[in-house]
Amino acid sequence: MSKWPETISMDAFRETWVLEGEPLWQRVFETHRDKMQIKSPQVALGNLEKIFNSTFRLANSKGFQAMSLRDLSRETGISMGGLYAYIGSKDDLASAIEEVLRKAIDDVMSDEAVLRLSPVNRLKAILYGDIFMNEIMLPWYYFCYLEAKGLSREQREAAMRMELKFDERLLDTFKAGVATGLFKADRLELLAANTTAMLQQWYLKRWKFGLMGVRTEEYAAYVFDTTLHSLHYHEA
Amino acid sequence: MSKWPETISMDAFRETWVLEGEPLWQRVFETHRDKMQIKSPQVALGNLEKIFNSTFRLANSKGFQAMSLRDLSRETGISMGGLYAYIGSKDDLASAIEEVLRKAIDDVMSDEAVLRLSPVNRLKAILYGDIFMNEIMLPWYYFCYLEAKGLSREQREAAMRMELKFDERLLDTFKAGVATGLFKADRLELLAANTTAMLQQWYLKRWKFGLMGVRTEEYAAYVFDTTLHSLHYHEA
DNA sequence: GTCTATATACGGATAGAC
DNA sequence: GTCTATCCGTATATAGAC
Repeated sequence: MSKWPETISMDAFRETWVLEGEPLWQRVFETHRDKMQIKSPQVALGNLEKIFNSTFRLANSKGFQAMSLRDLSRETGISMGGLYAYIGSKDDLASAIEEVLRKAIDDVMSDEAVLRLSPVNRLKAILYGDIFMNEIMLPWYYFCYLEAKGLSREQREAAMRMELKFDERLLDTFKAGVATGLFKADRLELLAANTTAMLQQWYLKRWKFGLMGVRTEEYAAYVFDTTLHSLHYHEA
Repeated sequence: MSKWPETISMDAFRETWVLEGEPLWQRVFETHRDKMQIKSPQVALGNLEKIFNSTFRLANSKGFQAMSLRDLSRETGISMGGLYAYIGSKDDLASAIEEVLRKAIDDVMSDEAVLRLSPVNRLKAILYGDIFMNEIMLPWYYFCYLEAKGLSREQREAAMRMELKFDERLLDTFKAGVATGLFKADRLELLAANTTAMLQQWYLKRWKFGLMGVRTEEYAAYVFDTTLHSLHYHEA
């Protein structure tokens, strides 16, 4: 019983995993509960949304360290004292962002249904899935990438482990294809690393893709085709 | 009269452009002169080296914003007052780093000799040259990429323009090859963007290449081969 | 040219009223 | 549950001695 949709499309992905809107803030509420003084979800959800989104805006323009909690207070319309009912400290806020994203990625990645797909379809599911997720949770990815140095050592290492795990996932898929004679390439490890890099571009170089007028599914298709080509794959 | 060496190797590149050691700190001294109270290069060069290298170390571990000038004072062994004889302000320091790197890149990129090479050799010169430069000035690149948000709007925009210019440079090379029938590919613009991304990995993902045991020239060769393959190039 | 000592402000965090 | 007022440490930056 896979959670993976039959058709690989942005809409199907959205419906399957539900990583935005109220369910997202529910997730945040759950993971962040112990750091908050607020008990009622009714009250909390809206304010969490304001706090996290404002943090993304401010961190994006001046950086998280440079952003003061007074800035955040102004941007959210919540007083300094009010903010502290939702966060234990400024560092906790950054920490929570990393934690929420990591859990979300873990959820999607631990779905083992993709492993039962043929190498080509598995590759497609992984690449498209990752780009759709980048698209939906863009500010979370962007924050975690660029503010990584502000996180604790444990969290930085967790992020690196996640990336290596993702590379491994790609590598295994490549190898599965090589084993059945579908794919052929040397330096598979480097190919995996650079495929990951291409995917990360989708949130890191948004300004460039904006200028070029490239859309999400178009980019996913490009990455997929390019990777297949590097694997010397030719459709039967 | 090109400055480009006949043989494309790390050593040849090093000798040609001289972007490290005393000549580098000379460059820093020149560009940064107006912000400093110190007149004598004799005295300044050594201290500039200490200040910039310590800044890279500290910014690399905790981020530039999070690093205090007291940290920098401790790390360099220069007193607070002493530091201010070398920098106008903390922001000036970040600004100077961006400026020095941008000028260095400009120097190397404005060498028009590569334009006279055949498409394949030109591509090789650009890719290898960029990676060698990333290798030599690694901390400068890394700093400018990850601390970009702390720079002025002008500097951020200059950095984006530089990247677009580099993409253009690749794109022109691809097109030259297509025109002569050597290369064949669609989505050349995306290919250029992702080639740039692959190159940037060399300073962004040093930890990963370290784990994998990949060396500079090996990576350059990989990027070159991969790009040629994407361009459907086959040696005669 | 380099240091110590200090001015000044701003940031994170909390107490306590409502 | 949210606000205002305030504490206190630390940061940038400078003045002035040596």
